[in-house]
Amino acid sequence: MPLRIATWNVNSLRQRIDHLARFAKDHEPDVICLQEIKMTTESFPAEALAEIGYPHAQVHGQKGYNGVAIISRRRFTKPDRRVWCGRDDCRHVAVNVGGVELHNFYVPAGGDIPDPERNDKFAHKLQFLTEMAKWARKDKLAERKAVLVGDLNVAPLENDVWNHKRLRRNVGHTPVEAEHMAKLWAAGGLIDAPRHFIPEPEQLFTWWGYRFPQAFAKNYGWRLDHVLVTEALRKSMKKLTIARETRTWEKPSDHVPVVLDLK
DNA sequence: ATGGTGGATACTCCA
Repeated sequence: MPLRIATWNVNSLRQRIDHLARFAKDHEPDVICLQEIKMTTESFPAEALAEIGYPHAQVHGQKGYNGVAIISRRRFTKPDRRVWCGRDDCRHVAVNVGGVELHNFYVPAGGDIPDPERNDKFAHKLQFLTEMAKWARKDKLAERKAVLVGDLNVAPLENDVWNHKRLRRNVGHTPVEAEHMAKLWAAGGLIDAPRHFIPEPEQLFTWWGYRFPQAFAKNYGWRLDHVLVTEALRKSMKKLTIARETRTWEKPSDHVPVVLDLK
């Protein structure tokens, strides 16, 4: 049975519920992994999401910041969540669905200064990525049919940003972050699904910032949102879509969905 | 070197 998985940082589910409905209608994912819902688990709009075809939800939310959820057309099992870096700040949720173990992450953005000595947020981000890699290795993720998605807040490859030379000292694209990402891939036996379909040097972006109003028009993008699969799923990957059109809708999220088809 | 915009919150933090 095919399984279509989407990941999307909606930057407030309350603000993006109509966009989510439109995206779901256009792309028909079986499962959607959401990040930055920015609401409590109690205020999650489960009924509205059931109405647009997603009656099953696993939510890990809090007031104001962060928050993740997995919504699904299909029933799932083994709902799970983990606390990372000793903080329960709602950055991970997992389920088993359609024969795969699905993990949804929101990695800390890391602040502005790419120095863990001067910037606690950057230290937190590196620690979070390190913990993910340790978990993937210890839990033997590589031996299972697993999919890891989410806003990992790292653009690891040269063509994952609009200008590598200019941005390699910027948080999100520094060599140390790329190394942490590579360690995660190795620890989990993970394949970079979008790059399986669209290898470098083609540019691949999922995020265009708000701060420069022309960012999308000029394609000043970054690839911060990831879909990773274990080796057992390599041959199951059928199609990869980056739903760029959502960034042109009125009052968009700064991130666009990434969609993977598994057979 | 700096500032730009958006979302949640409550006179400011985070991205």
